[in-house]
Amino acid sequence: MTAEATPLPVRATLEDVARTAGVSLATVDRVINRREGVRAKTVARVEAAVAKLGYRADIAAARLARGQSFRFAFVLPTGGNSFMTNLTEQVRHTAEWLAGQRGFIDIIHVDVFDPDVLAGALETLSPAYQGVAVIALDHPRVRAAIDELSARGVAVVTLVSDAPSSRRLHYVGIDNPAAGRTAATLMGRYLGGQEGTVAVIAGSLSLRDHAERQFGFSQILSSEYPNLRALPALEGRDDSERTRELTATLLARHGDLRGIYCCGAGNRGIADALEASGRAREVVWITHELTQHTRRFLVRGTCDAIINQDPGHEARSAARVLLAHCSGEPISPDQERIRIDIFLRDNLP
Amino acid sequence: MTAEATPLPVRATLEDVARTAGVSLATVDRVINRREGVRAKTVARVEAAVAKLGYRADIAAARLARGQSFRFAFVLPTGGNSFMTNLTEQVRHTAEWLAGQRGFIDIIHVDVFDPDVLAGALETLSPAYQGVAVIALDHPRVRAAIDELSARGVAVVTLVSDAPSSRRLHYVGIDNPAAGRTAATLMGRYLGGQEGTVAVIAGSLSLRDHAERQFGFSQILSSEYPNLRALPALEGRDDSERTRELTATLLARHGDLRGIYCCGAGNRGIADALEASGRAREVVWITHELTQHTRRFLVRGTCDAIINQDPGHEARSAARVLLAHCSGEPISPDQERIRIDIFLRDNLP
DNA sequence: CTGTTAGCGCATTCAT
DNA sequence: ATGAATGCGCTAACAG
Repeated sequence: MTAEATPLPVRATLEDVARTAGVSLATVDRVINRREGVRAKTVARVEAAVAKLGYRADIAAARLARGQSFRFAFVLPTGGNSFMTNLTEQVRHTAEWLAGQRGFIDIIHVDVFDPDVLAGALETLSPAYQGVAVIALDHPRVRAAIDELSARGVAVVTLVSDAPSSRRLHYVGIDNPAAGRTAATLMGRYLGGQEGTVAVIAGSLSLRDHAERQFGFSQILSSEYPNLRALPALEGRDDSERTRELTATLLARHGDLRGIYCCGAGNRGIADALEASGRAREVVWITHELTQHTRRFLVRGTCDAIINQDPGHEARSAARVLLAHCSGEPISPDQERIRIDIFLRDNLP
Repeated sequence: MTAEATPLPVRATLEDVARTAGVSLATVDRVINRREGVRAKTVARVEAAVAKLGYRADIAAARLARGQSFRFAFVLPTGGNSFMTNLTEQVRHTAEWLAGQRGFIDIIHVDVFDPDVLAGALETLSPAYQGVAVIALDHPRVRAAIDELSARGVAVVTLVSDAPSSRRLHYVGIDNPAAGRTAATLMGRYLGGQEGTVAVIAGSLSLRDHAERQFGFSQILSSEYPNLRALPALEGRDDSERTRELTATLLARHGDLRGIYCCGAGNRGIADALEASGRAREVVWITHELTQHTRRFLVRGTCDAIINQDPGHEARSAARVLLAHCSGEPISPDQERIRIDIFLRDNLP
C-alpha cells in the first residue's frame, strides 16, 4: 500500500470563493455566515463555489477580524479542601490558555456553601462578564440569581455542583448518582458474599452532590447486595477531625463493619481512624477525588478505590463551553462529558 | 463578599508595548521571539513594557501572520475491529477541527500488522507531511522507518501502540503494563479469596501492547493473589470465531475456571461461549476497549469490567502534539496523558 | 441586493 | 541595531 503522492496543500480563501463565484468578498461572507439579503440564485452560486473549492473558514482570521474578546468569572470557594485547591489551580492554567484566545477569566472567591453569600455574589457580579462558571448550590436564591444572569444574557455554567432547575446553559461535572452506584458496585464486588455493615460518610446531605452519591450508593447496595447493610449516612462536614471521630466511633460500635463509602471530603480523618484501628486492610474504603492525600492512602492500601472527576478537564470544559457559546460555535458533547474516573493503585496517573 | 467592579477589559497589543518602550514594532517582535540583534538595554526596556502591560501575544493573529499550514498523515489499519473503527472515526472528527486551524490530516490505511507493509508505507510517505501519527509495531524495519522520518525532520508520534526504542517524538496511548495490572487487581478483588484458574486471551503476543498487558496482569496475579492460577496466554488473533472456540475449550477443560482476562479483541466470541456455557455470571470476565459490543456485554452482566483508552482523546491528543511541535508551542503533559479508564455498568459514558 | 474598503494583531521583508 | 511598510484571511461599516 503506497502512500498517495500528495498534491498541493493550498487552502482556498474567501477571495478564491468570491472569484470563482463571480461575486464580491462581502457577498460570500453574507452567504457563509447566513446573513440576510442575498438572492437565492447568488446564494446557490456561492455555495457551489464553496463546495467546489472545499472552502473552510480560517478561524484564526475570523476571530481576529471580529476582534471580540470575552470576559468570564469563575466563582470558586474560599479556602476549601484539596480538590477545590486543585480545581482553582486548574482554572488558573485554563485562564492562561484562554488569554491567548482573547478570553479573560477572573477568579472570584466566595463562601459557596452559604446560599445567601453565593447568591449575593452572583447578583452583584460586574456586568462586564459575558459568562460565569459557578460551583452552584441547589437553593432558591441561588437559582434565582442564576436565572437573572441568564435573563441578562450572561452565559452561566454550573461547575462540579449543579442547580438543575435553574436556567444555566450547561452543567460541567459528573453524574453523581451514577458515581454513587459505581462505588456501590465496587464495594459489593470487593466484599464478595460477605455479610456485614457498610457505613456512608458525607460532608453534608444538604449538598446536592453528596446527597445524590449517597442515594445512588444505597440504591445499588440494597437492591444488588442484600448481604450488606448500609448504615444511615453520617455528616462529617468535610472536616478531617470530625470525620476521624465519626469513623472511630463507627469502628468501635460495629464489629461487623466491612466497608466505608465516603462521598465527601475529610479523608485524612478516615485514614487516621482506620489505620489506628488496625482494621485498615479488612475494611474496604472507597472515596472520592484524587488528591495528594487520597493518592497516598490508595497506594498504601488503606483506601481501595477512588472515584474521581478530573478538575483539569472540568476547568477546560467550562471555559470551552463558555467560549463556544459566546462566539456562536458548536461544542462537541462527547468531548465535554466529564467522566467518572475509577482509580485503583494500578492505574493512577 | 462582593464581586469586584471590573475595570477595562482591554488587552495590550504589540503596538502598545512598542509605544511604551519607545521602540518600533519590529524590535518588540525581535525581543518577544528571542531573535538576535537587539542591544541588551533595548531588550530590557521592551521586557519592562511587556511586564508592565501584561502583554500576551494573540495567537490567532500570530498564526494568521505566520501563514503557515500543516499537513499530517495518520496511518491507520485497513479494516480492523470496532476499536479501530471508532478511532478512525475520531481521527476524522479531529481532522475537521484541525482544518479550522490550518492543519490538514490525511488518513492512510495500511495493514499495520505486517511490519514490511507498514514500514513500506512510512518509507514512501509523501515529503509534504510535516508530521505523522502511526499505530506502530515494535519491529526493526518499522523502527528504522520511523527514525528516518524523524531524521528528515518529520514529527512522528506513535498512536495506541508504541515503538519505544525508535526516535518518535511522543507516544499517545496508555501504559499497557499498568492496564494489565489494573485488570489483575480487579480480577483478584472480584474473586475474593476463591481458589481457581484464570485464563488470559490475547490477540497476538507479538503485538507489544497485548504482550505488555499480559505481563502486567500475570505479575500482579501471581504476586498478590496466590489463590488464583493464571493459565499461559492463548492467542485468538483478534478473531471472534477463533476466540469463541478457545473460550469454549477453556470452559470445558477447566471446571475451576474463575476468570477470563482478554487483553485483545474478539470479544464477541468470548461472550458467545460464556453465555452458551451457562457460567457467564460466575466467571469474571474483564476485557479491553469500550465498543458497542463490549458495552452490551457489560450492561448484560456477562462482562464485569472494561479497561478502556479513549479513542477521541487519543486522536485529539495526537493532533495537538503534532501541531504544537510544528508550531513551536509547548504542550501540557497533563492534558496529553491518556488515561486508563475503568468502566463498570454504572459509570458508562 | 451587492461591492469597496479599512482594519484586527502580528510576522516579515527591506531599508536605514 | 532598529524602523517602516506590507499582507495574512476575514468581518463590518459604508457605499452604491
